[in-house]
Amino acid sequence: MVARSEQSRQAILKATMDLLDERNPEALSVRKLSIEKIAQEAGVSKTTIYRWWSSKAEVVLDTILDNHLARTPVRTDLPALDALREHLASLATVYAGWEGRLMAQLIGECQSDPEAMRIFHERFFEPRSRTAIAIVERAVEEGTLGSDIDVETVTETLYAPLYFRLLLHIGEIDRAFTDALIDSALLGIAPGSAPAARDH
Amino acid sequence: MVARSEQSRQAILKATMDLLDERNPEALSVRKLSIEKIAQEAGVSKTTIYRWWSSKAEVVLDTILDNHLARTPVRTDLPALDALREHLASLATVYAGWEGRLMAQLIGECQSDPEAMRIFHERFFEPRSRTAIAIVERAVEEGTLGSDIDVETVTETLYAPLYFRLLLHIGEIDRAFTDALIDSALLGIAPGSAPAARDH
Amino acid sequence: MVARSEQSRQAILKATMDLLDERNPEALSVRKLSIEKIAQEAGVSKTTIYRWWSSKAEVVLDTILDNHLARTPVRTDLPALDALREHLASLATVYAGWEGRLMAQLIGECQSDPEAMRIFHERFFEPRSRTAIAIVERAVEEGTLGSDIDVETVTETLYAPLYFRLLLHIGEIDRAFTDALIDSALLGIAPGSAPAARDH
Amino acid sequence: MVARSEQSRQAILKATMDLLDERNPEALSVRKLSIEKIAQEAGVSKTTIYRWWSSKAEVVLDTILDNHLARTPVRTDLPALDALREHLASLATVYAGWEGRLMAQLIGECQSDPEAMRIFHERFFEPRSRTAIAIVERAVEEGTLGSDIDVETVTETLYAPLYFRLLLHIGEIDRAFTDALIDSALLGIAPGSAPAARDH
DNA sequence: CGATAAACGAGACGGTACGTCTGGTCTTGTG
DNA sequence: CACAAGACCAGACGTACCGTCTCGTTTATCG
Repeated sequence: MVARSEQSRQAILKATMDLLDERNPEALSVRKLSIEKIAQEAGVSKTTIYRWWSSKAEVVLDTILDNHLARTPVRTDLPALDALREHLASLATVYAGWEGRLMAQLIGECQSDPEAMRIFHERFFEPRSRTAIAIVERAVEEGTLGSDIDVETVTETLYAPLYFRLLLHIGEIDRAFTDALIDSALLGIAPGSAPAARDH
Repeated sequence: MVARSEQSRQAILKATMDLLDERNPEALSVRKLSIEKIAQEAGVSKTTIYRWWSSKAEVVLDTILDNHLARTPVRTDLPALDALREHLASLATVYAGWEGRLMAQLIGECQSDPEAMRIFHERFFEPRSRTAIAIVERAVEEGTLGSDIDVETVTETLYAPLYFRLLLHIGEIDRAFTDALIDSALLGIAPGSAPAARDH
Repeated sequence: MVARSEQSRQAILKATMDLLDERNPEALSVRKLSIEKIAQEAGVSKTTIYRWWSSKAEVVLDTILDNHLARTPVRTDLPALDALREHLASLATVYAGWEGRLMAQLIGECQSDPEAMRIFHERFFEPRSRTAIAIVERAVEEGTLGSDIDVETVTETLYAPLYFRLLLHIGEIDRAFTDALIDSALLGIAPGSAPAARDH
Repeated sequence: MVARSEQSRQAILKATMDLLDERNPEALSVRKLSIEKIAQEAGVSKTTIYRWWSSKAEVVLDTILDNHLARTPVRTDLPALDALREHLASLATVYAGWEGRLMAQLIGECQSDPEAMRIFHERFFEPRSRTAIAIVERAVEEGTLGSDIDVETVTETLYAPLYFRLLLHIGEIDRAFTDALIDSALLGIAPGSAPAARDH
């Protein structure tokens, strides 16, 4: 009879983001964030949070994902290979900062919370994956990638190193890195494959 | 003056492994594992655990890593490219089972525990990384990989998809997958980098 | 908004009393009593105890005092000197048993817990002291005690030996003792203050 | 074969006193004092303390009592009633300060440690009690106290209020108080007993 | 327009685990 | 062989959150 309070929902998401935002001097890790603190910060009762989300991880998912997807769009106004390059670069830019650390922590939390992992897939991985595969397919159609490649494996191979660095805390995450990934993949690593591919 | 009790140390590591081992019907996730339970299972006091480890994550690191490294050795009796292929395949085999889930949870925990991440690097990532880079270098020397490749990037590119699948819970982790990774990398993805370019 | 659970309160006080009651074969001293055990025995969480009491001593105070005051009332239906005699005798009776040992332990605990001592004064000593002084005043009014005595000092002098025996674990605590106290005080100890001086 | 180290014994007693002495800014209550801290302060191992004493209370007893008895001697160069008055006054002086608080805490500890209480009796209460009774007996012999008094009860009555104030944290502990005790006891409290006794 | 039912804040509750502290015992050299 | 050093088991401490559960108290339709 009484509709869900949009005001509470917003307050909860905002409180969560504020508590996680590293620009806030008292920011918390996802681990140290608690439903109790969110409720307090949002001026909302715990009951209200539990009514609409079933765990901390899900609140964090809701808080982070829409924002993240909006910030790393795929461009449709460019040739596919360039769009791919731009997309990887934009991901690198975002992941290099505090949102990257957040995403890493979120994926970390999902490792021991199957329901959160399910939502992560549904809300993040699957749409993103479809989008990425679509660009690679378009690049094949445009003739800038070989027609005999296994699109899904190649897509995975291009994005994986980004998440590898993000989750294993190695090296830089920047455009130089993502560009190198694409270039390296284009050439292949077999001896002699380079020169041939290179001149055209 | 009084030496550390090796007996206690072993009991703690064994208890931790038993509590995490999914073949045990009452197994726990890394998240639900607690210092308290380890102490109880090991017949040891909490003090003794805290004396030698500073967090649950570090106990788990100690428990898992040595065992894992021992189970996924790099073969030196094979040509480098074959050794690489075998190593990726052995990783896939291990990561496909409960030890993979454990490793994923462990990396997950490290996301919000910088000290644990530091130890993970020191104990796992860096030795492993050096070993992997060494095989790739050997393959270059043996002439089975191109001499102009960026060894470090290529190595990362070969291993990353394995961890991507492990941590994002996508697809199968098996030899078919790791073999495909190597084959795909060898060929490259540019149009025309196909068989013709490869042979001679 | 949610009222305190009277049920929990009662369960905690009862559990405390049960654990301290020497008729219980596994009874504990106040020292060995712990919040943890009370919580367990009462089927209540530690949080609930800490929510309403700030230390073990305060729980014990709450448990003992009301009961004790109820068991050693001052009679108003007797002449004041007789009421005083009866009150001392009833204290002796109670203090001779396990409740006496409890009271002694409680006072013992308060020696190193100023807040508990403050509560002991507020809840026990001050009301009791006022009551006792009032009887002595009434006895003066009734003419059974001298009109020139210092009421407060005399009251203290009459009750002190009871606590002396209780706390220093000396001698018997019984009616013979308390009657002797009153008789001795009545007579005085100066030579010649004997019967001759008293009558007329 | 190796004799008890008198040096260790002294170091332990001194450390205990230092840790309890309120003139030391970091002084501890008897409760917060621990064998561990004494060992540390004395530069001695816990084992050594446990070898010679069986609890914290006993160490404290050893530390305090000799000193205390030496500081509150009974004078033999005065008429007994004056010696009694002086003794009570000297006790009041000592008990008014930090040694009083210590003694109170010590007696408090003994409430839940029968062995400590036994030692307290043996080392403190019994000798002290015999001494006190002896003065009162001497006063009777000298004719300054009535010959018909019950010496033990009277002695107890005179000293009890001091300990009452000490242990219940009431009122002042000073010479005015102890003098009032003796005067009040001398006169008695029965109506009319005062005038008769007073003039002679 | 007043009834009513959901959503809400507040927060008490039984729990689990935390990381710290002490107590008292046991072990291993050293002098 | 007394001792120091200190590791060890045991278990209580007080705190933080968990997720559940009343409680009134809004508040927004719907009869």
